[in-house]
Amino acid sequence: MSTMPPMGGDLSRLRQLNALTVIKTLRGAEAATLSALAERTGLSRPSTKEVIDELSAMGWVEEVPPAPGTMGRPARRYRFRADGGHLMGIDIGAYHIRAALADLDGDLLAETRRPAHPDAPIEDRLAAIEQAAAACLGLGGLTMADLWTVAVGTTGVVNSDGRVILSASIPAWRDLDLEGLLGEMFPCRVLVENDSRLAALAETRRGVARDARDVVFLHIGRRMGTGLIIDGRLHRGFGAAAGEIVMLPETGWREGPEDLNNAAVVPEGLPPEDAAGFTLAAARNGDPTALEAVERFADKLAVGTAAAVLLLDPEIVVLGGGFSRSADVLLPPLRSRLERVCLRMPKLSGSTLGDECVVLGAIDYAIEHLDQLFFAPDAPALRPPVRPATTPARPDPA
Amino acid sequence: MSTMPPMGGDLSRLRQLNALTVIKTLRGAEAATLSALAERTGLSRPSTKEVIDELSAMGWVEEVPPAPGTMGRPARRYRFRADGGHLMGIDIGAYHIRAALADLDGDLLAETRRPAHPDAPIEDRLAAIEQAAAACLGLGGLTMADLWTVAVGTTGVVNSDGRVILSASIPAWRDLDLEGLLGEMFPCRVLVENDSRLAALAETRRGVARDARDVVFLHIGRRMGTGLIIDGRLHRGFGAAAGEIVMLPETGWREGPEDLNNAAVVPEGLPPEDAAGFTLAAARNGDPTALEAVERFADKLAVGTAAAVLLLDPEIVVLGGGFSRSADVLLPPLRSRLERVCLRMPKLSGSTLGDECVVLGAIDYAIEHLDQLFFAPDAPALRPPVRPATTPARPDPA
DNA sequence: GAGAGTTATAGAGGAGACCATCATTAGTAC
DNA sequence: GTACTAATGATGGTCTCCTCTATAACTCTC
Repeated sequence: MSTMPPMGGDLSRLRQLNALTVIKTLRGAEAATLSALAERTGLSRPSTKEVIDELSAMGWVEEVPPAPGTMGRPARRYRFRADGGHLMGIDIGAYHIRAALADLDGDLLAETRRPAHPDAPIEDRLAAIEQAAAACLGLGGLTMADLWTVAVGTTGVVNSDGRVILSASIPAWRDLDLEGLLGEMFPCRVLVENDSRLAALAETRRGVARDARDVVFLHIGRRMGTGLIIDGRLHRGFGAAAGEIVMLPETGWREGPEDLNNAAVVPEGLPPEDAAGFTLAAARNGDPTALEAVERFADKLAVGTAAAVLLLDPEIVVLGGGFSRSADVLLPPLRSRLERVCLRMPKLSGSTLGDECVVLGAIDYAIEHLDQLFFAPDAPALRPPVRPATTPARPDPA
Repeated sequence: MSTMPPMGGDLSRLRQLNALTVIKTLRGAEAATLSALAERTGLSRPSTKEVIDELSAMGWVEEVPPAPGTMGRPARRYRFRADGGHLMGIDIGAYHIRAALADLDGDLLAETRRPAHPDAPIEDRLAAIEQAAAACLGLGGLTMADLWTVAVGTTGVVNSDGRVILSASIPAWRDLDLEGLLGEMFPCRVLVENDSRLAALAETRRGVARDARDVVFLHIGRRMGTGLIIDGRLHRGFGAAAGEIVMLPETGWREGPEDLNNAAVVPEGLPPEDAAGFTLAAARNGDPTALEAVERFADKLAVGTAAAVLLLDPEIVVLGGGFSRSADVLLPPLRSRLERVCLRMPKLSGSTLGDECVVLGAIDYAIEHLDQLFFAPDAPALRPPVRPATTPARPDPA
């Protein structure tokens, strides 16, 4: 109860709140007429008009041609200018870099990939990131100067300052000030987050868990991780270390993937990154050895999942990550195990966003950040759409 | 994004918001002068005055004599009328019923206890509840009609409708519409919640976890349970089944207390409810057998706790429940185990509220409910302080 | 193709809520 | 008893919202 967010205030504050309501109503939805807006916001028509005029003058809103073929005088239509700003999401994996460019609605404008190697030195990975970002901007016909925010998802434990503490799959990613390094690459605010958390966000914003308030996202693949959405918000925890149930020995999650990688069905020369996929495919075809491996894996998977479900009682559990392509194989054994211990069974689904999960989540994360900056009820004042200043004033690197 | 809470609106809406800010500023704090209020709310003096007059007329606020001994003209002082309404918290345990009466500030006016027996039939327990409540009202010089809300904490799994699904320690508490039954006893809204959750709330509102945003509360005693505070709010989960990590076999929490109850040090004739306390006391005095039992118990305790800590990364873990009187014995072994697996160690403390934890939490829960009803930004309008109508219109029982 | 019907726009007048300012009042300090 | 201090109470101005009415633009029907 230290300092409250002053909800009320001035007359101008009322106008600000109303402008915010109008913007929020306009976002996501397609172009809307004045009357529709007035009804949805609860404001009177004249007031709505005045607010819209103000927003148009600022550049947040633009008029679009009226819809033809309607009775009566055609209504002017307005829509949120999603192209007022741009943001980028980047997924830094062990074997790939992925970048995507989006507008303020979160709609993708361009997307690029670069291969990577887990053991590549830091400089190489950073160079690949820069290339992917530049290519992506090129595809979208934009430059660095157009970027408002860059959100980055990466493997590993990321603390609240955007520092990567350690990463099991990228050895070089260890006690690394990634946010600082990327802050020198991009002329805007850079946010760094754990990739599982961003994937969880994407699934709740536009994936299979859309509109769920409590979501447990399981990243299952070469490494295991979880992302939690609680009460509709990404849960980071006090030290931004939430979701690291992998560390609990009793779950067996650290060795878990080995059950699939080292299954007897896997042929000799197969590259290690394809081993688990092979086992899962074999299990789908009924191979008994593969099925046994899957059962062993599911045993472990179920322990950590049950812990999360029993603690949080989520509406839905989403299976994501590389192995989620085989969700059809994994879900039934997981479900039967959970049913044995869970008080209330949550919904259980495979990810629908697949490989794009993390970039999309990064974009959603960037949008959330910008929303907070511009459109939160406790934001300073409604500014015209210009790129927000980067928080840490950074002099030219010598 | 279905329907938004319209944050802005009318001029009267602005007044409502400002009145709410003033009330929130006044709550908790002692009597304040107009200038102090104006400064803290950000409103001008004249406006603050007008709001205060309105609130006084409604009965939410009252004037108190000015503070003497001050320079200049003495300022009029106002305070929130905590005695405008009353609420009751009830703790239904296996061996006891506890009731407490409080004002709108959550300050206790009276408190009573009644013994109970785990195997008592439902009617007996309900009768004991009624007695405890009546006695409590008598002590406070109030009647049923003065009660605005009654919040009840009970052992067992409680669903969102206030129905007790099952309780390990009260066999008769099984598929029981407790909220409905108590709704016939009290002429006001009755809320039923799991007792561990309420204890967690009390510790966050007025206990050792005050002001922490993410809290894991461990109820350790004859039965085990957890209560989670996430982002400052009580986490219930989609089906109100959150916190039931006891159900996970890998934690060993169900059998956990037996380690202490059946320790070899416990003398023959000791009543079973005192056994664990004896073992813990013996361990404090260095008895090796008792210490070994404590270690075994801590092994189990640590598994479930680590699961919660790794998943949620709370700021603090609070040990409550019957065994928490021996927190000094339990904390060190628990801490050393957690340090082995946790990425970031949370603070670790014993409960400071002790036996009163659940009643206090119930009162805090009731206050939260009333705040939502009266003082939330999206509440319908600022009403004068009268008891809110009971939601389910209930005819006289025939 | 003109008139009726429909729906949106534009503008004026009024009410409510906030703020700034100033003279007044009720105490303390010397 | 006078000077100083700090809060009170009242006045006028500004801003934002609402209601209401006249006007404009387009479709449908005859």
